[in-house]
Amino acid sequence: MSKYQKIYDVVRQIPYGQVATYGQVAELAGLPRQARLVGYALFRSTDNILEIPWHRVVNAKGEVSMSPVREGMDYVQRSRLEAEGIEFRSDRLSLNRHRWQPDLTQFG
DNA sequence: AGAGTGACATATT
DNA sequence: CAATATGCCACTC
Repeated sequence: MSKYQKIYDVVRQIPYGQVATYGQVAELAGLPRQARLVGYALFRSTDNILEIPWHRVVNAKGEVSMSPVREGMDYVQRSRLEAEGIEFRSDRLSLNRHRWQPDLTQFG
């Protein structure tokens, strides 16, 4: 049982072609205002990483968060999103069109 | 133990 | 719109 299981559980539910923000995931995981923790959890994720659609998590501006520590995974993330039919315009996607609207009854 | 850091968010200027 | 400030908290020296 990983410490960040709740975060992974939320990310796992983001549907194909849709995205969630770090803050949104934190909120749904019961960790309000801890967006940074979500980024850290995905960065540190280990075995289950293959089952987790980590590429569907973007920042509040609708951008892929770039960082050298990702060792190119940020570019992979953008490719994966484009492969799901999401268009980027000046390094940004439309949250209005693609943001995941979860069924809140299954959360808190 | 305490300072620095980071796949972030929000408010302010 | 961009830059800055502040809040946040696990983790690493």
